[in-house]
Amino acid sequence: MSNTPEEVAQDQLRSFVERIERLEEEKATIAMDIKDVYSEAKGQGHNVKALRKFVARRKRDRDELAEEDALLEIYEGIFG
Amino acid sequence: MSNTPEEVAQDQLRSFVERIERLEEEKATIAMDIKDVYSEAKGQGHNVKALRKFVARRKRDRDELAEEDALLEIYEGIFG
Amino acid sequence: MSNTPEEVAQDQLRSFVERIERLEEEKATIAMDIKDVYSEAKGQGHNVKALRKFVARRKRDRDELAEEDALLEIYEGIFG
Amino acid sequence: MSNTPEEVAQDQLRSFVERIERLEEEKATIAMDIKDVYSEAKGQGHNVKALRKFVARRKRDRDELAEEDALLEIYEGIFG
DNA sequence: TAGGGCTACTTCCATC
DNA sequence: GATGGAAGTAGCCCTA
Repeated sequence: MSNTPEEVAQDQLRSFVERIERLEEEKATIAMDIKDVYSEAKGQGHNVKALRKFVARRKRDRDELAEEDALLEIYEGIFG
Repeated sequence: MSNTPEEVAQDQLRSFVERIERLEEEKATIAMDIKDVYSEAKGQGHNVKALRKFVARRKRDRDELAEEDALLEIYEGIFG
Repeated sequence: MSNTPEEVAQDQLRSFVERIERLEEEKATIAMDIKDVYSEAKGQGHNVKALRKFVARRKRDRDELAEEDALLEIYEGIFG
Repeated sequence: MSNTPEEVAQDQLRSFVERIERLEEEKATIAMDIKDVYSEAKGQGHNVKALRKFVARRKRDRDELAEEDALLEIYEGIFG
C-alpha cells in the first residue's frame, strides 16, 4: 500500500499549500480587525491619519532601538 | 474621582494604540509563519518561486469568482 | 574656468531631478487624460464602473499570458 | 447604410477602450523611463532613496504652494 | 464617509 | 554580500 515518490511529493505540496492558505486567511482577518479598530477610533472622533502616523512612528522607534541593542551586543562581543 | 474629558480621550487613544499594536504583532507573527512554511518547502526540494505563483494564482481565481458576482450586481443595476 | 567636483555632482543632481520631474509631470498629464476619457464615456451614457472592470480584466488577461511564459521558464529551469 | 443603436454603442465602447489602453501604455512607458533615470543616477553614485525623498518633498512643497494659491483666489473672490 | 482604485514603498528572492 | 527585479503591502485620493 505504498505510494510512488510522485504521489508523496504531490501530497506534500498540497499540504504546504493548505498551510499557507490557512495562514494567509488568518493574516487577512487580522488586517480587517486593524481596519475596524481605526474605524472605531474614527467613530469616536479621533484623527485616523494622525493615529496611523503615531503608530508608525512608534514602530520605527522600536525598530531603531532594536537595532541599537543589536549593535550593543556586537560591541559587547568585541570589547566585553 | 472622575476624570477630565482630556484624560478620557487620552485613555481611549492609549487603548486604541495598544489594540492596534497587539494586532500588528500578531500579523507579523503570521507573516513569519508563512515565510517558515516556504522555507520548509524549499528544504524539502520544492521550487519556492513556482509555489508562490501557484498560491497567488489560486487566490486570483478566487478573487475572480468574487468579481464575477460583483459584475453581476453591476449588470443587474443596469438591467434590473 | 573648471568646476569643483562638488559643483559637478550638484549639476548632475539638478539635471536628474529636472528630468524626473518632467517625466512625472507627463505621467500625471496622461493620468488625467485617462480620467477624462472615462468622464467622456460616462457623459455618453456608458457605465464607468463596468468599463473600468472591462479594461482591468483585459489587462489581467494580457498579464496572465506573460505569466504563463514566465512559468514555462521556471519549469524549463527545473526540467531543462 | 446606417447602423443600429447597439452597433453605434459598441463602436463607441471599443473606441473608448482603445483610447484608454493606448494612454495606459504611454503611462507605463513613462513610469519605466523614470525608473531608468533613477538607475542612471544610481550608476553615477547617487543615493536613490534620498533622491526619491527629495523629489517627493519638492512635490509636496509645490502642492502646498498650489493650495495656498487656491486659498488666495478664494480670498480674493471674497474680498477682492 | 465608506469603498475601491491608484500610487509608492518596502520586502523578498534569485543571481552574480 | 550586493544588486536588480518582482511581489506584496500600506497609504492616499476620489467617486458614489
